[in-house]
Amino acid sequence: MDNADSGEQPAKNRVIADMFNRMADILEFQGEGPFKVNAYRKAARVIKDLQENIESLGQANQLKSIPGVGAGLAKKIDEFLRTERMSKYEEIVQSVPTGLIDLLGIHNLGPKTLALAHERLGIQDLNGLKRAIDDGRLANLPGMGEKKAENILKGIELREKGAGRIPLGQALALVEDMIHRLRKLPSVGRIYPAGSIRRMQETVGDIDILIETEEGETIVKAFTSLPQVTRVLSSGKTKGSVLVEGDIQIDVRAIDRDSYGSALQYFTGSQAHNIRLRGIAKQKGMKISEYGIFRREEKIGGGTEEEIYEALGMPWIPPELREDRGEVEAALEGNLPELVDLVDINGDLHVHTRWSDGEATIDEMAQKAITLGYSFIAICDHSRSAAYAGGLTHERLEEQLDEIHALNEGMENFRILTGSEVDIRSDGSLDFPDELLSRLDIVIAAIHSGFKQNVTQRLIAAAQNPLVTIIAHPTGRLINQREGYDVDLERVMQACSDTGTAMEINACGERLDLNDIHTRHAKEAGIRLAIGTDAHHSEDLASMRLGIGVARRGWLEKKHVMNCRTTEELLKMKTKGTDFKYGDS
DNA sequence: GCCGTTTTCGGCCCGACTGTTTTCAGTCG
Repeated sequence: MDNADSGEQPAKNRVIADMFNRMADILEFQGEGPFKVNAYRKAARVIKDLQENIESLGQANQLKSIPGVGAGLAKKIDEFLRTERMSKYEEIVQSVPTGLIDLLGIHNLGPKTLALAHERLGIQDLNGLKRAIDDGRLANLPGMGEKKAENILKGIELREKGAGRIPLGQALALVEDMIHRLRKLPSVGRIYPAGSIRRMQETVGDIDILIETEEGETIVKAFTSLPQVTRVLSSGKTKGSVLVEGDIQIDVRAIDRDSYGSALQYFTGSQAHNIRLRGIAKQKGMKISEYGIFRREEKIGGGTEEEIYEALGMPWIPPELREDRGEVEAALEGNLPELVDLVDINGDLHVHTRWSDGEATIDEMAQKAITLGYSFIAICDHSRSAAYAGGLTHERLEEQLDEIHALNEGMENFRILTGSEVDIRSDGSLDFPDELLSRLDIVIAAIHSGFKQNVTQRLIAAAQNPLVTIIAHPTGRLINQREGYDVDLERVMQACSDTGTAMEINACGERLDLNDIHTRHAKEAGIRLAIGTDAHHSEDLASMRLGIGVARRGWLEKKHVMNCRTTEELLKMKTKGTDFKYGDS
């Protein structure tokens, strides 16, 4: 199950979404029509993305207000919320062998083929499938053949290798290197990554690069011959597909000038967003494809993305919003947010140095920040409980403060803010006394141990401390590595909202915590957000752009983000609750 | 199964590619 995209939602939302997805898979396998199957999938997606706890909606009799949930699904959800069971789900799941439906995730093996293999050959699970490929029985089925069986085998191998989604930061580095090389080729015009990478999704499956060119075949050939390529999957006139180190797939598409915008729009997705746009186009008697937007047979746009959106009567929608999470409605109503941008960022609110487990000096971090155009940086080394990270003792922190004050003496138009990433101990108390914390510019409270011990209460206690500015990485998850803390995030958000405590978007590539959906939820709860790279090296300051990606996917504007304030405004915010509202500045 | 300033019934995004076929089904993005 791929939950990496959204992190931990309210538990029941996720459970119900998973159940509906499972039901969709089984119904599809059983030959149910595509529209019913899609209805289940759509409802699952919307419920997974939902801001509210579905239990609250159920209690308020509001289930049918969820887009994609009608009378039928509402009844099933309601049954589950009341009884912890869903009779239709149980009925459907019991009608197929356990293990069979999991095979649907295999590339090149769809529901029709799986049904055929199950009925004719009695395939029940992965081992049975492998045997049927080995001894040729699968290839002998009607409509099958050697090639198809071989492709399914390749799909199995890929899955067993665990070639999964890679973190956004890694994908960005890879794609930028690629684009840098491809740009040097002759007859290359516009060149952009599309797909989830352009939407700044936290993990990326395969990478799409779109090149505007009249020389498709030459470009594709040059691409598939690059030194990084470990295997060429396909190479044609308009599309080349390769694997690079780590079995990461990169596709290049050569596009005509007149279709570049529609191709970029199409391949950027998301699929759900595109389906919405096509539905609207259809209502207006138009048609959208990767080649353009058409009224009857006449092409009315496609050179740029703006032409597509304009033809549909809406402004261009930033890629980070294209998830069908309300952006189409907002665009039609003229209510799109003015998203925060990297150029709005005045500084970094969470960095480490050699004083604890970082690798650079305070001055090196500051100098790097200055080259990024920042006007401040907050030094937040670990506190003493984080012994594994060389956490500072009371005395060491005092010494560090002296060094920062001295460095600030020599700075013009730049301020090194004093701070600490202070541990929240297992009893909910902080690692430094209030007297010391009160002398810092920024106090970030964080949990680094006891992930299952009263986490919710401890985070709430930290938020209630008037000296705590920011709650660091509030869920504690590590992408593809570790589930988050055992935490009731809704209650923590309530506490942050009540006390004027900010929540962090930790921009470190393996965290991105809060994630996009939590971020949007926090914004709507009136909570201020702080982006911190958690940098341990001066190079790490660059991951601010990942944090900006999360912020934009969370619909944040400049006013929601502490990093967009001036140094003076930030220092005033030390006293919580006084200038808390977004409007003030 | 959902949904409605073209519909309470009849729609529901669109095209490419592959491999199997001899006109098309299945899968993918």
